[in-house]
Amino acid sequence: MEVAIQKDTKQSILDIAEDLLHQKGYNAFSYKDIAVALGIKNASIHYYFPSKEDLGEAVVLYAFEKLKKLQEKAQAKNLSPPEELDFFLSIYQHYLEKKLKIGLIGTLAVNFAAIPEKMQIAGQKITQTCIAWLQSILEKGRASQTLRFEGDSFAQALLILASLEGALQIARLTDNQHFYQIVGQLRNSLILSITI
Amino acid sequence: MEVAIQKDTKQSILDIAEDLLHQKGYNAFSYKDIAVALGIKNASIHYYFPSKEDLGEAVVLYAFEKLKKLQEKAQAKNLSPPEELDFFLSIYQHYLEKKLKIGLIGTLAVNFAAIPEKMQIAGQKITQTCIAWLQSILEKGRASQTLRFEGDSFAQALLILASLEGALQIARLTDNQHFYQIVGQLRNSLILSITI
DNA sequence: TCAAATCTACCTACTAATAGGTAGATAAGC
DNA sequence: GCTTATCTACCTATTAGTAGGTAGATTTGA
Repeated sequence: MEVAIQKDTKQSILDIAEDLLHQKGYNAFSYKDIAVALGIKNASIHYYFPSKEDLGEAVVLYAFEKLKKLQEKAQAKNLSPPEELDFFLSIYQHYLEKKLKIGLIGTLAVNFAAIPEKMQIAGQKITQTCIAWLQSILEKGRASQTLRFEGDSFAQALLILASLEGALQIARLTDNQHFYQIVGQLRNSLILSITI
Repeated sequence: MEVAIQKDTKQSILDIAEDLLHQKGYNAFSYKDIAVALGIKNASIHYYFPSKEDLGEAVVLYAFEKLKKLQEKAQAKNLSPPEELDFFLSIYQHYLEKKLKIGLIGTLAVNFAAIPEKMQIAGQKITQTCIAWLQSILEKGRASQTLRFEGDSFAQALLILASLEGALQIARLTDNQHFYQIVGQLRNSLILSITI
Protein backbone atom coordinates (compact mmCIF):
# COMPACT_ATOMS: atom_id res chain seq x y z
CA MET A 1 0.00 0.00 0.00
CA GLU A 2 1.42 3.31 -1.07
CA VAL A 3 0.89 6.72 0.33
CA ALA A 4 -0.76 9.07 -2.15
CA ILE A 5 1.91 11.70 -2.69
CA GLN A 6 -0.20 13.85 -4.95
CA LYS A 7 -3.84 14.73 -4.56
CA ASP A 8 -6.18 14.12 -7.44
CA THR A 9 -5.86 17.06 -9.84
CA LYS A 10 -9.60 17.62 -10.17
CA GLN A 11 -9.96 17.74 -6.41
CA SER A 12 -7.02 20.13 -6.12
CA ILE A 13 -8.64 22.45 -8.65
CA LEU A 14 -11.85 22.41 -6.63
CA ASP A 15 -10.02 23.12 -3.40
CA ILE A 16 -8.07 26.03 -4.82
CA ALA A 17 -11.15 27.43 -6.56
CA GLU A 18 -13.07 27.27 -3.28
CA ASP A 19 -10.23 29.07 -1.62
CA LEU A 20 -10.14 31.80 -4.24
CA LEU A 21 -13.93 32.16 -4.25
CA HIS A 22 -13.89 32.85 -0.54
CA GLN A 23 -10.86 35.11 -0.67
CA LYS A 24 -11.63 37.24 -3.70
CA GLY A 25 -15.10 36.44 -5.03
CA TYR A 26 -16.16 34.71 -8.23
CA ASN A 27 -15.16 37.40 -10.71
CA ALA A 28 -11.81 38.22 -9.17
CA PHE A 29 -10.11 34.90 -9.75
CA SER A 30 -9.12 33.35 -13.04
CA TYR A 31 -8.19 29.96 -14.43
CA LYS A 32 -4.65 31.26 -14.53
CA ASP A 33 -4.61 31.75 -10.76
CA ILE A 34 -5.49 28.10 -10.30
CA ALA A 35 -3.11 26.93 -13.01
CA VAL A 36 -0.18 28.77 -11.45
CA ALA A 37 -1.00 27.48 -7.98
CA LEU A 38 -1.08 23.90 -9.27
CA GLY A 39 1.84 24.21 -11.67
CA ILE A 40 -0.24 23.18 -14.67
CA LYS A 41 -1.52 25.05 -17.71
CA ASN A 42 -4.71 27.02 -18.13
CA ALA A 43 -6.08 24.59 -20.66
CA SER A 44 -5.80 21.64 -18.30
CA ILE A 45 -8.39 23.16 -16.04
CA HIS A 46 -10.78 23.43 -18.98
CA TYR A 47 -10.23 19.70 -19.42
CA TYR A 48 -11.86 19.05 -16.04
CA PHE A 49 -14.24 22.02 -15.97
CA PRO A 50 -15.10 23.08 -19.53
CA SER A 51 -16.41 26.48 -18.49
CA LYS A 52 -15.97 28.68 -15.45
CA GLU A 53 -19.66 28.24 -14.76
CA ASP A 54 -19.09 24.50 -14.46
CA LEU A 55 -16.28 25.11 -12.02
CA GLY A 56 -18.27 27.63 -10.01
CA GLU A 57 -21.24 25.34 -9.72
CA ALA A 58 -19.03 22.38 -8.80
CA VAL A 59 -17.46 24.37 -5.96
CA VAL A 60 -20.84 25.26 -4.50
CA LEU A 61 -22.24 21.74 -4.91
CA TYR A 62 -19.12 20.34 -3.28
CA ALA A 63 -19.60 22.69 -0.35
CA PHE A 64 -23.23 21.60 -0.18
CA GLU A 65 -22.15 17.95 0.04
CA LYS A 66 -19.74 18.78 2.83
CA LEU A 67 -22.49 20.60 4.71
CA LYS A 68 -24.84 17.64 4.42
CA LYS A 69 -22.16 15.27 5.66
CA LEU A 70 -21.55 17.49 8.66
CA GLN A 71 -25.26 17.49 9.38
CA GLU A 72 -25.37 13.68 9.22
CA LYS A 73 -22.32 13.49 11.44
CA ALA A 74 -23.98 15.73 14.01
CA GLN A 75 -27.16 13.71 13.96
CA ALA A 76 -25.26 10.44 14.36
CA LYS A 77 -23.66 11.81 17.52
CA ASN A 78 -27.01 12.31 19.23
CA LEU A 79 -25.97 15.65 20.64
CA SER A 80 -27.99 17.74 23.06
CA PRO A 81 -29.44 20.90 21.48
CA PRO A 82 -26.76 23.18 22.99
CA GLU A 83 -24.07 20.79 21.82
CA GLU A 84 -25.55 20.63 18.34
CA LEU A 85 -25.73 24.42 18.25
CA ASP A 86 -22.05 24.57 19.21
CA PHE A 87 -21.35 22.07 16.46
CA PHE A 88 -22.98 24.42 13.97
CA LEU A 89 -21.11 27.41 15.37
CA SER A 90 -17.85 25.45 15.07
CA ILE A 91 -18.38 25.16 11.32
CA TYR A 92 -18.22 28.93 11.08
CA GLN A 93 -15.32 29.07 13.48
CA HIS A 94 -13.55 26.68 11.15
CA TYR A 95 -14.27 29.05 8.26
CA LEU A 96 -12.59 31.81 10.22
CA GLU A 97 -9.56 29.86 11.32
CA LYS A 98 -8.83 27.99 8.13
CA LYS A 99 -8.19 29.41 4.74
CA LEU A 100 -11.76 30.31 3.82
CA LYS A 101 -12.41 33.27 6.14
CA ILE A 102 -15.78 34.16 4.62
CA GLY A 103 -19.01 32.18 4.50
CA LEU A 104 -20.20 30.84 1.19
CA ILE A 105 -23.62 32.41 1.61
CA GLY A 106 -22.08 35.85 1.96
CA THR A 107 -19.83 35.35 -1.02
CA LEU A 108 -22.66 34.26 -3.26
CA ALA A 109 -25.03 36.95 -2.02
CA VAL A 110 -22.60 39.81 -2.51
CA ASN A 111 -21.71 38.72 -6.03
CA PHE A 112 -25.23 37.48 -6.75
CA ALA A 113 -25.84 39.59 -9.87
CA ALA A 114 -22.48 38.52 -11.28
CA ILE A 115 -22.54 34.76 -10.82
CA PRO A 116 -24.12 32.13 -13.10
CA GLU A 117 -27.65 31.05 -12.39
CA LYS A 118 -26.65 27.55 -11.34
CA MET A 119 -24.47 29.00 -8.60
CA GLN A 120 -27.33 31.21 -7.45
CA ILE A 121 -29.65 28.24 -7.18
CA ALA A 122 -27.08 26.08 -5.39
CA GLY A 123 -26.46 28.95 -2.98
CA GLN A 124 -30.16 29.20 -2.24
CA LYS A 125 -30.28 25.49 -1.43
CA ILE A 126 -27.36 25.78 0.98
CA THR A 127 -29.02 28.72 2.71
CA GLN A 128 -32.29 26.85 3.10
CA THR A 129 -30.49 23.80 4.47
CA CYS A 130 -28.69 25.91 7.07
CA ILE A 131 -31.90 27.63 8.13
CA ALA A 132 -33.77 24.34 8.45
CA TRP A 133 -30.97 22.77 10.45
CA LEU A 134 -30.76 25.69 12.85
CA GLN A 135 -34.53 25.77 13.22
CA SER A 136 -34.61 22.08 14.16
CA ILE A 137 -31.92 22.67 16.78
CA LEU A 138 -33.87 25.58 18.21
CA GLU A 139 -37.14 23.64 18.31
CA LYS A 140 -35.50 20.74 20.14
CA GLY A 141 -33.82 23.15 22.50
CA ARG A 142 -37.03 24.92 23.35
CA ALA A 143 -38.89 21.64 23.87
CA SER A 144 -36.19 20.32 26.20
CA GLN A 145 -35.71 23.70 27.90
CA THR A 146 -32.02 23.76 27.08
CA LEU A 147 -32.15 26.71 24.69
CA ARG A 148 -33.83 30.03 25.34
CA PHE A 149 -35.27 32.39 22.74
CA GLU A 150 -38.45 34.32 22.13
CA GLY A 151 -40.81 34.22 19.19
CA ASP A 152 -40.66 32.23 16.00
CA SER A 153 -37.96 29.56 15.74
CA PHE A 154 -37.63 30.25 12.01
CA ALA A 155 -36.94 33.93 12.57
CA GLN A 156 -34.45 33.05 15.30
CA ALA A 157 -32.71 30.61 12.95
CA LEU A 158 -32.44 33.37 10.35
CA LEU A 159 -31.00 35.71 12.96
CA ILE A 160 -28.31 33.22 13.99
CA LEU A 161 -27.30 32.49 10.41
CA ALA A 162 -27.19 36.19 9.53
CA SER A 163 -25.08 36.91 12.61
CA LEU A 164 -22.54 34.25 11.70
CA GLU A 165 -22.18 35.38 8.11
CA GLY A 166 -21.89 38.99 9.22
CA ALA A 167 -19.47 38.05 11.99
CA LEU A 168 -17.00 36.56 9.51
CA GLN A 169 -17.17 39.71 7.42
CA ILE A 170 -16.67 42.09 10.31
CA ALA A 171 -13.78 39.90 11.42
CA ARG A 172 -12.15 40.16 8.03
CA LEU A 173 -12.49 43.94 7.97
CA THR A 174 -11.39 44.51 11.55
CA ASP A 175 -10.18 41.79 13.88
CA ASN A 176 -10.69 38.03 14.17
CA GLN A 177 -11.37 38.55 17.85
CA HIS A 178 -14.63 40.27 16.95
CA PHE A 179 -15.94 37.02 15.52
CA TYR A 180 -15.51 35.31 18.87
CA GLN A 181 -17.18 38.21 20.67
CA ILE A 182 -20.22 37.95 18.41
CA VAL A 183 -20.46 34.19 18.82
CA GLY A 184 -20.05 34.59 22.58
CA GLN A 185 -22.84 37.13 22.75
CA LEU A 186 -25.05 34.86 20.66
CA ARG A 187 -24.32 31.81 22.80
CA ASN A 188 -24.98 33.68 26.01
CA SER A 189 -28.41 34.72 24.83
CA LEU A 190 -29.32 31.21 23.69
CA ILE A 191 -27.76 28.66 26.02
CA LEU A 192 -29.37 28.20 29.41
CA SER A 193 -26.72 26.19 31.18
CA ILE A 194 -24.14 27.97 33.30
CA THR A 195 -21.30 25.74 32.15
CA ILE A 196 -19.20 26.92 29.27
CA MET B 1 -34.92 79.10 -10.96
CA GLU B 2 -34.46 76.16 -13.22
CA VAL B 3 -34.93 72.51 -12.50
CA ALA B 4 -31.71 70.59 -12.90
CA ILE B 5 -32.42 68.36 -15.86
CA GLN B 6 -29.12 66.56 -15.67
CA LYS B 7 -27.25 65.53 -12.61
CA ASP B 8 -23.62 66.41 -12.34
CA THR B 9 -21.69 63.79 -14.34
CA LYS B 10 -19.17 63.10 -11.62
CA GLN B 11 -21.94 62.52 -9.13
CA SER B 12 -23.79 60.28 -11.58
CA ILE B 13 -20.67 58.19 -12.07
CA LEU B 14 -20.36 57.82 -8.31
CA ASP B 15 -24.01 56.84 -7.94
CA ILE B 16 -23.85 54.23 -10.68
CA ALA B 17 -20.54 52.88 -9.41
CA GLU B 18 -22.02 52.55 -5.92
CA ASP B 19 -24.95 50.72 -7.40
CA LEU B 20 -22.75 48.33 -9.35
CA LEU B 21 -20.45 47.76 -6.39
CA HIS B 22 -23.41 46.66 -4.29
CA GLN B 23 -24.99 44.60 -7.05
CA LYS B 24 -21.97 42.78 -8.46
CA GLY B 25 -18.89 43.52 -6.38
CA TYR B 26 -15.81 45.54 -7.24
CA ASN B 27 -14.27 43.22 -9.81
CA ALA B 28 -17.46 42.43 -11.67
CA PHE B 29 -18.20 45.90 -12.98
CA SER B 30 -16.26 47.90 -15.52
CA TYR B 31 -15.88 51.44 -16.71
CA LYS B 32 -17.85 50.36 -19.75
CA ASP B 33 -20.87 49.46 -17.61
CA ILE B 34 -20.91 52.97 -16.21
CA ALA B 35 -20.25 54.60 -19.57
CA VAL B 36 -23.15 52.74 -21.20
CA ALA B 37 -25.50 53.56 -18.33
CA LEU B 38 -24.64 57.25 -18.61
CA GLY B 39 -24.46 57.41 -22.39
CA ILE B 40 -20.90 58.68 -22.36
CA LYS B 41 -17.60 57.15 -23.40
CA ASN B 42 -15.24 55.06 -21.35
CA ALA B 43 -12.52 57.71 -21.49
CA SER B 44 -14.78 60.33 -19.95
CA ILE B 45 -14.89 58.39 -16.71
CA HIS B 46 -11.11 58.35 -16.59
CA TYR B 47 -11.28 62.12 -16.78
CA TYR B 48 -13.03 62.22 -13.40
CA PHE B 49 -11.50 59.11 -11.87
CA PRO B 50 -8.09 58.43 -13.44
CA SER B 51 -7.95 54.85 -12.19
CA LYS B 52 -10.51 52.36 -11.00
CA GLU B 53 -8.85 52.48 -7.59
CA ASP B 54 -9.65 56.19 -7.42
CA LEU B 55 -13.25 55.47 -8.29
CA GLY B 56 -13.51 52.63 -5.81
CA GLU B 57 -12.08 54.68 -2.99
CA ALA B 58 -14.32 57.64 -3.86
CA VAL B 59 -17.42 55.44 -3.67
CA VAL B 60 -16.51 54.19 -0.21
CA LEU B 61 -15.54 57.65 1.06
CA TYR B 62 -18.79 59.03 -0.32
CA ALA B 63 -20.71 56.35 1.54
CA PHE B 64 -18.74 57.22 4.66
CA GLU B 65 -19.75 60.87 4.32
CA LYS B 66 -23.38 59.88 3.97
CA LEU B 67 -23.13 57.70 7.05
CA LYS B 68 -21.66 60.52 9.12
CA LYS B 69 -24.37 62.89 7.96
CA LEU B 70 -27.03 60.39 8.97
CA GLN B 71 -25.38 60.09 12.36
CA GLU B 72 -25.40 63.88 12.79
CA LYS B 73 -29.00 64.00 11.68
CA ALA B 74 -29.95 61.39 14.26
CA GLN B 75 -28.13 63.23 17.01
CA ALA B 76 -29.77 66.52 16.09
CA LYS B 77 -33.16 64.91 16.50
CA ASN B 78 -32.50 64.03 20.13
CA LEU B 79 -34.06 60.60 19.76
CA SER B 80 -34.67 58.16 22.57
CA PRO B 81 -32.36 55.11 22.45
CA PRO B 82 -35.04 52.83 20.92
CA GLU B 83 -35.84 55.51 18.35
CA GLU B 84 -32.19 55.96 17.50
CA LEU B 85 -31.80 52.20 17.17
CA ASP B 86 -34.74 52.16 14.78
CA PHE B 87 -33.12 54.99 12.87
CA PHE B 88 -30.02 52.85 12.45
CA LEU B 89 -32.09 49.83 11.43
CA SER B 90 -33.92 51.98 8.88
CA ILE B 91 -30.61 52.67 7.11
CA TYR B 92 -30.31 48.98 6.42
CA GLN B 93 -33.95 48.74 5.50
CA HIS B 94 -33.29 51.47 2.98
CA TYR B 95 -30.41 49.40 1.59
CA LEU B 96 -32.84 46.53 1.10
CA GLU B 97 -35.63 48.52 -0.46
CA LYS B 98 -33.65 50.77 -2.72
CA LYS B 99 -31.23 49.80 -5.38
CA LEU B 100 -28.33 48.78 -3.17
CA LYS B 101 -29.59 45.55 -1.61
CA ILE B 102 -26.31 44.65 0.08
CA GLY B 103 -24.39 46.43 2.81
CA LEU B 104 -21.10 48.08 1.95
CA ILE B 105 -19.31 46.27 4.77
CA GLY B 106 -20.33 42.91 3.35
CA THR B 107 -19.30 43.87 -0.15
CA LEU B 108 -15.89 45.05 0.92
CA ALA B 109 -15.30 42.10 3.24
CA VAL B 110 -16.21 39.46 0.68
CA ASN B 111 -13.97 40.97 -2.00
CA PHE B 112 -11.37 42.10 0.54
CA ALA B 113 -8.40 40.33 -1.06
CA ALA B 114 -9.34 41.73 -4.46
CA ILE B 115 -9.88 45.42 -3.71
CA PRO B 116 -7.29 48.20 -3.49
CA GLU B 117 -5.80 48.95 -0.12
CA LYS B 118 -7.42 52.37 0.12
CA MET B 119 -10.83 50.75 -0.17
CA GLN B 120 -9.91 48.27 2.52
CA ILE B 121 -8.91 51.04 4.89
CA ALA B 122 -12.00 53.13 4.14
CA GLY B 123 -14.14 50.04 4.74
CA GLN B 124 -12.50 49.51 8.10
CA LYS B 125 -13.28 53.08 9.10
CA ILE B 126 -16.94 52.71 8.16
CA THR B 127 -17.17 49.51 10.16
CA GLN B 128 -15.63 51.12 13.22
CA THR B 129 -17.97 54.10 12.94
CA CYS B 130 -21.00 51.82 12.79
CA ILE B 131 -19.84 49.80 15.78
CA ALA B 132 -19.17 52.94 17.83
CA TRP B 133 -22.53 54.43 16.93
CA LEU B 134 -24.40 51.27 17.87
CA GLN B 135 -22.45 50.95 21.08
CA SER B 136 -23.35 54.49 22.12
CA ILE B 137 -27.02 53.77 21.45
CA LEU B 138 -26.84 50.60 23.53
CA GLU B 139 -25.09 52.33 26.41
CA LYS B 140 -27.68 55.09 26.50
CA GLY B 141 -30.44 52.53 26.28
CA ARG B 142 -29.10 50.50 29.17
CA ALA B 143 -28.62 53.59 31.33
CA SER B 144 -32.16 54.78 30.67
CA GLN B 145 -33.59 51.26 30.92
CA THR B 146 -35.14 51.50 27.47
CA LEU B 147 -32.98 48.84 25.85
CA ARG B 148 -32.32 45.37 27.18
CA PHE B 149 -29.24 43.26 26.54
CA GLU B 150 -26.75 41.23 28.50
CA GLY B 151 -23.00 41.51 28.65
CA ASP B 152 -20.66 43.85 26.89
CA SER B 153 -22.19 46.70 24.87
CA PHE B 154 -19.37 46.47 22.35
CA ALA B 155 -20.03 42.78 21.71
CA GLN B 156 -23.75 43.49 21.43
CA ALA B 157 -23.05 46.27 18.92
CA LEU B 158 -20.97 43.84 16.87
CA LEU B 159 -23.78 41.31 16.99
CA ILE B 160 -26.35 43.81 15.72
CA LEU B 161 -24.14 45.01 12.89
CA ALA B 162 -23.29 41.43 11.87
CA SER B 163 -26.98 40.50 11.91
CA LEU B 164 -27.91 43.38 9.65
CA GLU B 165 -25.20 42.69 7.11
CA GLY B 166 -26.06 38.99 7.12
CA ALA B 167 -29.77 39.75 6.92
CA LEU B 168 -29.35 41.64 3.66
CA GLN B 169 -27.39 38.75 2.22
CA ILE B 170 -29.87 36.09 3.24
CA ALA B 171 -32.62 38.30 1.85
CA ARG B 172 -30.86 38.52 -1.48
CA LEU B 173 -30.40 34.76 -1.68
CA THR B 174 -33.88 33.85 -0.52
CA ASP B 175 -36.61 36.36 0.19
CA ASN B 176 -36.76 40.03 1.18
CA GLN B 177 -39.27 39.07 3.85
CA HIS B 178 -36.50 37.26 5.73
CA PHE B 179 -34.77 40.58 6.31
CA TYR B 180 -37.81 41.92 8.14
CA GLN B 181 -38.07 38.75 10.20
CA ILE B 182 -34.46 39.08 11.33
CA VAL B 183 -34.87 42.75 12.18
CA GLY B 184 -38.11 41.95 14.02
CA GLN B 185 -36.41 39.25 16.06
CA LEU B 186 -33.55 41.61 16.87
CA ARG B 187 -35.87 44.46 17.90
CA ASN B 188 -37.93 42.19 20.11
CA SER B 189 -34.87 41.10 22.02
CA LEU B 190 -33.61 44.65 22.49
CA ILE B 191 -36.53 47.00 22.90
CA LEU B 192 -38.27 47.00 26.24
CA SER B 193 -41.41 48.98 25.42
CA ILE B 194 -44.53 47.11 24.37
CA THR B 195 -45.43 49.61 21.67
CA ILE B 196 -44.33 48.87 18.13
C1' DT C 1 0.60 -12.62 -25.80
C1' DC C 2 1.14 -8.86 -28.03
C1' DA C 3 -0.41 -5.41 -30.98
C1' DA C 4 -4.08 -2.26 -32.02
C1' DA C 5 -7.24 0.87 -30.22
C1' DT C 6 -8.66 3.85 -26.88
C1' DC C 7 -8.43 6.75 -22.94
C1' DT C 8 -6.25 9.98 -19.54
C1' DA C 9 -4.08 13.94 -18.54
C1' DC C 10 -1.93 16.99 -19.88
C1' DC C 11 0.53 20.26 -23.50
C1' DT C 12 1.33 24.33 -27.16
C1' DA C 13 -0.61 27.74 -29.62
C1' DC C 14 -4.16 30.19 -30.70
C1' DT C 15 -8.72 33.32 -30.75
C1' DA C 16 -12.18 36.79 -29.71
C1' DA C 17 -13.58 39.71 -26.30
C1' DT C 18 -12.92 42.70 -22.64
C1' DA C 19 -10.29 45.00 -19.16
C1' DG C 20 -8.14 49.40 -17.53
C1' DG C 21 -5.75 53.07 -19.30
C1' DT C 22 -3.66 56.96 -22.49
C1' DA C 23 -2.83 60.58 -26.11
C1' DG C 24 -4.48 63.94 -28.52
C1' DA C 25 -8.30 66.29 -31.01
C1' DT C 26 -12.39 68.98 -30.40
C1' DA C 27 -16.34 71.41 -28.89
C1' DA C 28 -18.60 74.56 -25.63
C1' DG C 29 -18.71 78.23 -22.41
C1' DC C 30 -16.90 81.91 -19.42
C1' DG D 1 -8.12 82.39 -25.17
C1' DC D 2 -8.15 79.40 -21.73
C1' DT D 3 -10.52 75.85 -19.08
C1' DT D 4 -13.68 72.15 -18.76
C1' DA D 5 -15.72 68.26 -20.50
C1' DT D 6 -16.04 65.05 -23.80
C1' DC D 7 -14.75 62.69 -27.91
C1' DT D 8 -12.00 59.36 -31.24
C1' DA D 9 -8.69 56.20 -31.60
C1' DC D 10 -5.71 53.79 -29.88
C1' DC D 11 -2.56 50.38 -26.53
C1' DT D 12 -1.37 46.55 -23.64
C1' DA D 13 -2.68 42.93 -20.60
C1' DT D 14 -5.77 39.56 -19.38
C1' DT D 15 -9.82 36.92 -19.81
C1' DA D 16 -12.42 32.58 -20.88
C1' DG D 17 -12.35 29.38 -24.17
C1' DT D 18 -10.80 26.27 -28.35
C1' DA D 19 -8.17 23.40 -31.67
C1' DG D 20 -5.22 20.07 -32.16
C1' DG D 21 -1.36 17.34 -30.58
C1' DT D 22 1.06 13.86 -27.58
C1' DA D 23 3.22 10.69 -24.03
C1' DG D 24 1.98 7.11 -21.51
C1' DA D 25 -1.32 4.12 -19.29
C1' DT D 26 -5.13 0.91 -20.02
C1' DT D 27 -8.24 -1.97 -22.39
C1' DT D 28 -9.48 -5.02 -25.98
C1' DG D 29 -9.40 -8.80 -28.95
C1' DA D 30 -7.39 -12.06 -32.46
